[in-house]
Amino acid sequence: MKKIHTAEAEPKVAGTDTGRPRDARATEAILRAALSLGMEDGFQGLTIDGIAARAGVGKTTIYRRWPDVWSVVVEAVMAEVTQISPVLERATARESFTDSMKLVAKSFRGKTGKLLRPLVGRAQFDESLRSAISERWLLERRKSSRAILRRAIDSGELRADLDPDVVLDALYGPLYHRLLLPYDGTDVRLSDAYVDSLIDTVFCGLERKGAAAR
Amino acid sequence: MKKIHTAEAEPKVAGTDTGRPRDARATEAILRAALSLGMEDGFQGLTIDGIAARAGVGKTTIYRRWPDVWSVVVEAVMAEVTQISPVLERATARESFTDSMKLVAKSFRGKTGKLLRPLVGRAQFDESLRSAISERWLLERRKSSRAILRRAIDSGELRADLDPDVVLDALYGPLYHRLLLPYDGTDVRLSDAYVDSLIDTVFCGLERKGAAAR
Amino acid sequence: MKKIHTAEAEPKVAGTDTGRPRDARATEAILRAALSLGMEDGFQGLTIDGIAARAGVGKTTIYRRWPDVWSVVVEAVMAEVTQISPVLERATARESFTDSMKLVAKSFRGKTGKLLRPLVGRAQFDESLRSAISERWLLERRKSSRAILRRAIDSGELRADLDPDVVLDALYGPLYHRLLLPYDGTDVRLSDAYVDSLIDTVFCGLERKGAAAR
Amino acid sequence: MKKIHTAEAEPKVAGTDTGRPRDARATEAILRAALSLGMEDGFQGLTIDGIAARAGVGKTTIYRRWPDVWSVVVEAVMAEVTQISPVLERATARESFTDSMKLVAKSFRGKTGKLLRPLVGRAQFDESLRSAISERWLLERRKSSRAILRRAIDSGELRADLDPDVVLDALYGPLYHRLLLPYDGTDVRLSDAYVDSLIDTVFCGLERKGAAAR
DNA sequence: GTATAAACGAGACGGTACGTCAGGTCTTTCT
DNA sequence: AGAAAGACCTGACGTACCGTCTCGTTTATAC
Repeated sequence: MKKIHTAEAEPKVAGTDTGRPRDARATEAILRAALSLGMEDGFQGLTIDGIAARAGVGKTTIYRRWPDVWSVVVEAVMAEVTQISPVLERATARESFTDSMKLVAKSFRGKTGKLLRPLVGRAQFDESLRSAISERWLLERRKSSRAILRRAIDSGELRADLDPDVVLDALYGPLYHRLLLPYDGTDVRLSDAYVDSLIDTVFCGLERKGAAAR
Repeated sequence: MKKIHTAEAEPKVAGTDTGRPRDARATEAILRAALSLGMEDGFQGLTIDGIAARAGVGKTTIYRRWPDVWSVVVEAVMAEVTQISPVLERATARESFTDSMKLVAKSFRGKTGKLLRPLVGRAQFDESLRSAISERWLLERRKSSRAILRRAIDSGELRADLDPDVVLDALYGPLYHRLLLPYDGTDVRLSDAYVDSLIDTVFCGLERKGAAAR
Repeated sequence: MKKIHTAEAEPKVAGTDTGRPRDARATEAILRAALSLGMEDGFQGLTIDGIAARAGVGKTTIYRRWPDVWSVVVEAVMAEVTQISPVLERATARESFTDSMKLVAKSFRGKTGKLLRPLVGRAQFDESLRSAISERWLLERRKSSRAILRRAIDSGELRADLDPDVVLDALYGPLYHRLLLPYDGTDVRLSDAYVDSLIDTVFCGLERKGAAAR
Repeated sequence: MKKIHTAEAEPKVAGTDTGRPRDARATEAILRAALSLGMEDGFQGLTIDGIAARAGVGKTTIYRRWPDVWSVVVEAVMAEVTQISPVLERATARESFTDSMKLVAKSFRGKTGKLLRPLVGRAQFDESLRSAISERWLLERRKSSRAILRRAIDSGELRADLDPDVVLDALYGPLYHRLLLPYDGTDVRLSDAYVDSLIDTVFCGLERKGAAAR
């Protein structure tokens, strides 16, 4: 399958070290240009010509590193996005998720949201982009989050019969939902209060206590 | 703001009834062509030229009805998608959501998923498309679902302090999450079992009963 | 074999009369632009981009009419060149050729020379161009010239055992030779005096009269 | 004026003898590559990249020796072409030219024609190439041929009032004409019979003997 | 023998033009 | 007056070479 790939990943022939080496300054300039143009005019309007012009670089220099615009964008965006919102660990799972999700919510409200949305958008018809996002963004976070869940189950804080992925879907799914598909005209907010409400709803469940005990 | 609009919406000059009337067969042929081409080659590859050719129609005939390709797609897709998965009402909220969400999951697994995904994707950088989806798809469903929730709270089945939108996010968010961003290579399934597990998780909550009581 | 072709020659599908017709003004603008750019910067430096820009025309409009730059040039140049130097008929063959060849020499000294040289140059590695020149320029002239020769032989002015093409080669060959391959630094002139000298040399022959009579 | 120059002509700084000397094998390989690529695909399609690849040589190694592709070609071709057809001397001018021109005609029919044509073609818009051909090819031959003519005039074989260059144009011009601009579809032949006919025509003149005597 | 110097292969660099394709508009003729 | 056809200008695409520029290596003379 076609794969989104990193700039240095494929120097044409794998084990070559002859010839002039790639110019790291050019690589940076391209990524910077892609990012700034994308933020200004929207990523869907990005063109190789435009990036090359802004970066002060020939088109070939871009094509030598990436096969198309979106591979550039993925690299540029991912470099910005990753580790903006790390998964935090607190005493309890509830606290851990509250803090981590507030971080995510905040980043979605800001630059990260602006960067991630067009990427996820494009990913709906670009399979390689889809897996790039999954690998570089989602799976990374899932791994840490699953560990937190596991510990919370072991410690007795959480029910033992939970499927970690279902839990994480229930917690983070709403955030992605609101990022991508706000369902009313007034931009649906991803506020800290929303995270609190969400955490409370999912951790405590929907059913009335009395009913649950019945 | 620019708006996605329907074919018949604007007969160029509002109150005209002279001249040759629009050919309904052409309209249908265009929508059919758009849909079939999109299913075959992916919607991102759709071109006005292509649709016109497939429909056996001049480009102008398309431009007379819609301002651009994506307006055509929205109309074509929405006609297919709407009322494929109605919101069902059962005795309890839990049963209602279980059945409704299984219907949604099923449609996501099939044609509807294939049609909805590129639309949502494109919506990430097309504001008018975004609101078209929200109005024609999401809000419709929210309305019915909120009513179910309200009744379940009144009947005592559910906690009284719930925010309906937060609840609906927690239930449906995961479905959209998995539709749009499967987080592992093996296509994450939207199976009926998944819906069951999700319902159980959210309805009962994450916390251990003893802990919750503490 | 690939063929240099005229603008109107192939309207894509032969018998079509629907659709917007080709714009004759565009065709003229392109030819004019090609000619003026060629005269200014040399024909070898002509680019489709440049012609399109100068003509105020899209590249496609050019490609719709001709397959490449040189087909444009042939058409532009030939329209200029043909009938600049018609084959003249005088009382005797000697007078006819003297006048005709002076006309050719003059045109070679001027614009026609400037236009024809790059064409002939390019023709050395473009077979279709070569035959285009032959058909539209050389054969045309040969036909009239052969007729003159034939009449002169019949009238007794010229030897009966001559091969017309060899004669025409001997007369015109030197002109082309000097046009294309001047053999000393000081630009070899194609003066009227040169034509007179050439005519005298070829008509009278090289051998001394006494020797010839011997 | 820019000048076509030989490989060894300019070792960058004249009087240097330190450093690694130019590799003669590389020079040969380049010329061989240029020639073989040119014969295969046509000289107009020659690229520095291609020659370098075929010769197994870096592009710099070429640029160190010649300023551009055509300088390479001139050197490669001239080395092949020169002294393929020397000017022969026989008892009479007529015999000398008959034999010399048959040699030229033969070489034009073969490899030399194939090599010379693109060179002459390119020379129509490359002034330095034009003078290179004139100096290395034409002038050389003129010198010897003029001497033959002079002797023939002195000996009384030829008319005394002839302009040698006009005579040579009349004799060789037709050969170049047919090499460069064959005027009918069936490749106009430069056969030995053609040379005989040409010699006869030009030496004896066009006019009927009676008419000439009148 | 160890500097110094230049040539070597490889290949990246900023560019220019290519020929194609799609966009959205305009201009025909036909119905 | 709408429809079908297709020409119009615009501008991006991805490719091929250009001629220049590093690289690290090799091969000579000079000290």
